[in-house]
Amino acid sequence: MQKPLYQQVIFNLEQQIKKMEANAKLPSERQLLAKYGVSRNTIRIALQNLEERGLIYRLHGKGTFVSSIYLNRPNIGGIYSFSEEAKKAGKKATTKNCSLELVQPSERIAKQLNLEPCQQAYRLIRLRLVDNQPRIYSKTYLPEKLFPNLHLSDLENKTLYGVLREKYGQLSVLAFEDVQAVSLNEAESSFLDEKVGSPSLKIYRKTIDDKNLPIEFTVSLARGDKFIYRSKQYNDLTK
Amino acid sequence: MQKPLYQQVIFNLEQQIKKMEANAKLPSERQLLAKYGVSRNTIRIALQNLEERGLIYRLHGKGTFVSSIYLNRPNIGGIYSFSEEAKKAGKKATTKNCSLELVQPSERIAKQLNLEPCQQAYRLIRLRLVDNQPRIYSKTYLPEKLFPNLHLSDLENKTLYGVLREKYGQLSVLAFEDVQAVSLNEAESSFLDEKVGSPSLKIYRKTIDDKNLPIEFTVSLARGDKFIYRSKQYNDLTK
DNA sequence: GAGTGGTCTAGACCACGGT
DNA sequence: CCGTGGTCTAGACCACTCC
Repeated sequence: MQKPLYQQVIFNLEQQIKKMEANAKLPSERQLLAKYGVSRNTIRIALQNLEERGLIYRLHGKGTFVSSIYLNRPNIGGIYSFSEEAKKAGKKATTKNCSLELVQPSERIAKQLNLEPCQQAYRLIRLRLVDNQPRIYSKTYLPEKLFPNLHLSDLENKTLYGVLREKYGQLSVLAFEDVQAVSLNEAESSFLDEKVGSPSLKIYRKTIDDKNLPIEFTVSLARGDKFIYRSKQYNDLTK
Repeated sequence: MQKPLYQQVIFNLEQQIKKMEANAKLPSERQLLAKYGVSRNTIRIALQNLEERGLIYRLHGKGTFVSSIYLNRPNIGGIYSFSEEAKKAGKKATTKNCSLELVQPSERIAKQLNLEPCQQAYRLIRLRLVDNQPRIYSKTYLPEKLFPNLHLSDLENKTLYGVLREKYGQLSVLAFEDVQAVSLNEAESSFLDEKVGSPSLKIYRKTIDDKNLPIEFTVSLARGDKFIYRSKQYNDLTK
């Protein structure tokens, strides 16, 4: 199956952009559609995607320009876009599903998932790699009552969210993420192939569904030197 | 001058959606284009806007539905929830404006702010404290051409964004924040009253206005043991 | 006036979900 | 099978910026 044209354009433009100077001018939309042999609409969909993600900015009557914030970064993107971002950077992102077990979660985890004291949860341990180097080590807790009969084999070549949606009809809408700076202890440093004491990001994520009920809680640890957490903040103009 | 058609559609649909039940189905795109007498492209631009803002979600082959969490994305995440969060915890948050100087920014900063080599910027150094303990040390760069005659006295008992809006009519719309884990060097550790080598969060923030032009760039350093960066992530239901 | 991005049309075919 | 959203085309005119 062929990827959509606009994604190919995004992929190609993104690589061009990375080689360019900040605030450099991109070819005009008409030049791009001639170059790629697609319609202007397709070009604009691609540019809009790049704009949303902060790689470019557009000025009416002037042109399209390279945004400065993405340059010179070891890795980019929040934790969700992890694999996509890596792919677009021409690197190979893989996810290793290390284990999936039914466990009795700690009180803290149980609270996050609205679990009664006796209820169990699946604990999924994953390692994300870029070009076979470990980047993120994560533990995900999923309430058993929501996802009965979950197996490691379900996750092969699929995203976790894809499985939750397709096998269980569960849609996640919103996630809260807390990010903290920590020093790696000995166990953690071995998972990430880093030195003990290295700074790293600890990311706590709680995902809720469309009824505001928690469906997942994840604690991730990401190498400080190779991972940057990125977010967009929409300002409230009334304040 | 008439507003664009897609904005009228957004406005109208938004009012309908607010009257609807959560997870209710909206008319299909073909029905909507007949109703509004516009092309499907225009309908899709409107729906995409509503989707981005979390009012609706779309499912391939099924339809478009009302999201149960109607959120207009206030800036509750990120570094700027700092003082509010502290207040809720019953603590006293203060901001100390240490200095405001007109400087020749480094090449890196100038790029972020789209400045020509000769153009200057104000550098505002601030320290955020909770119960008189330092938490965040930040350097904010503001283009002089946008904010002439800025003085430290302008900032007394006012937020920076309040001053930019009231004195200069400058509205910020969107900010990108990159968060990285680092170890404190000697100078940094003295500002934050912490040990050298302690893990801390380095936060790069770039704020842009409604024309996608940068109006502010800030580099902040926050104590890893006392500060948590919080953000909301809206999931893409199609993935 | 020439070139840019912004908006818009009226079609088309594809991929997916359910009957 | 049909209806849904997803992708795509080949045009058009408008609004803005700069010369």
